[in-house]
Amino acid sequence: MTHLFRAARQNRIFQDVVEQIQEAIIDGQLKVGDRLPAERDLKEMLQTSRSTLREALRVLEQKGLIEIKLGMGGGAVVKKVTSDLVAESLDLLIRSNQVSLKHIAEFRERVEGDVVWLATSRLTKSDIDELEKLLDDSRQCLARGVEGVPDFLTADQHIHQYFAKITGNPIYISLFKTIHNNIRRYFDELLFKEESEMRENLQDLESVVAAMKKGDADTACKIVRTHVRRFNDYMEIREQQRKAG
Amino acid sequence: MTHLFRAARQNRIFQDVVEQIQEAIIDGQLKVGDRLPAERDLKEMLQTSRSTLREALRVLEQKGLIEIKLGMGGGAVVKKVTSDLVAESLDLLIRSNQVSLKHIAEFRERVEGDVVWLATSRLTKSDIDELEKLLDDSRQCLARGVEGVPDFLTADQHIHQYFAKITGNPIYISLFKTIHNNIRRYFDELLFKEESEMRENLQDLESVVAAMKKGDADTACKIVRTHVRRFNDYMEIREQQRKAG
DNA sequence: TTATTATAAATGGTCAGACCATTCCATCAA
DNA sequence: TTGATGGAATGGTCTGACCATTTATAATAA
Repeated sequence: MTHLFRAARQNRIFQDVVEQIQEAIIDGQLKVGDRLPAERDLKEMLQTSRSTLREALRVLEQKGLIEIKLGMGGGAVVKKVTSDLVAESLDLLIRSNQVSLKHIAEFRERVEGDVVWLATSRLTKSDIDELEKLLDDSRQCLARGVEGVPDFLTADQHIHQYFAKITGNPIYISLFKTIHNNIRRYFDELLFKEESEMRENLQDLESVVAAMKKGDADTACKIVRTHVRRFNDYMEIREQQRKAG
Repeated sequence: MTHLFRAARQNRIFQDVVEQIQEAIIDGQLKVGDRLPAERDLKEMLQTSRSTLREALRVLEQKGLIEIKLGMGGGAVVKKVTSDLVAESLDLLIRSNQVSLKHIAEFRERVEGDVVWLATSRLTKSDIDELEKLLDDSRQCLARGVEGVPDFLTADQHIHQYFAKITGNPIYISLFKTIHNNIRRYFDELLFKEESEMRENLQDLESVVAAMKKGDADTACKIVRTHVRRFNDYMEIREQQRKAG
């Protein structure tokens, strides 16, 4: 019954407005794409002032529930809830040093294994085709040498996120999206200074896909964990080198 | 370089205000506990109006960066960034994004295992004491029979969340906080209609803690996964019964 | 007719100034 | 000493105005 995050302060009218609109969205009374009435109309319905209403709209906007456009025909439109806000808040945590690279690395090491384990039993023919295609993209980036590193990292990210997609579980999907978007900056800084590392990375992923195709979930899980751990170690070493000078 | 989440709209003054204050906080120019100037002073410094400033403060508040208190001696105080916002946004995702009980259950089954596996190697003496205390709470609820079910569920939730706390990894901590708060409503509806189920649940947790105390991470992981799976199965059966009539 | 350009209207963004509600604290009285 | 009271600081709300952007429409020129 603990209504998570609900400030107990009832003296703030804009909070009530936020809650009313949020509930309407979550309950489905307001659907994605629906347009809220204009501020001057909405304030009448809610019997409040425009400033108070606007403070509520700012909160809803920040929550990612609505998007506000300017000009005639503009206004507040109900947005599809995405993992963007999760990613943004994680980003805040990381930047204020509450979550370290080490925490993410540790989490990835376990969860990436879980994901390929699950994905293995749900692999379809078209998934295999897509994975092969993504692996091929990686190979082409690798062939371009150091110059191809940024694209290689992107391809790598796509493969990992595709693993999550195969599970069909939106929790894994949004989690991976968040994690990989936040970890990318470290990759850019710390990873793949040598071509051999890229090659090693690609070989790992090829082995994982091969094991998945054979239906060997445990092996796929094991390889991917080792894979993640190895690159976590690389990053840690590089980070220490950087700190040392 | 993709400056994640930054809206490209420069025509909104309150956005600039948000960014200025946020940067000051993240850069450490404003530290946790610092108090921002009063709105009437701050608006002068920023050369803006009070309404615009207040919209910015709403955003910062929603981001979890500041906390605002009423009355004399009140005002905006820089807050320690916590994982609450991650949990809240995840909560929004779950509540709006057609994340089903099945998705949560599947996720739990793997991740709860990961957590106790990690926790085992980090278990301290005081953690053991706390776990024993929590187990004891559960036993007392169990002794009260069906009447004690709500408290039993709460105690169960505390134990699981304490596992996450032991890992010391804020990702697991906020994840568990979110998951357990969201799953609780299903528990209330679907679980523990018979005392034997409560007893079974408690025995599982006692076995897990015992394995953790022995340092046997793999066994603890295995038991907890089985434990989660069993109760997922219970819930699924109950849900189908309910649908059937 | 067609393309371009002005005009008007709708809508969000900003502003100034007032008043209310809450909180803290100093003062005063019992 | 203790309790009550009132004043001051501060956030919360309201009103009404004006600005900036966008779209639709009408007027005008080719």
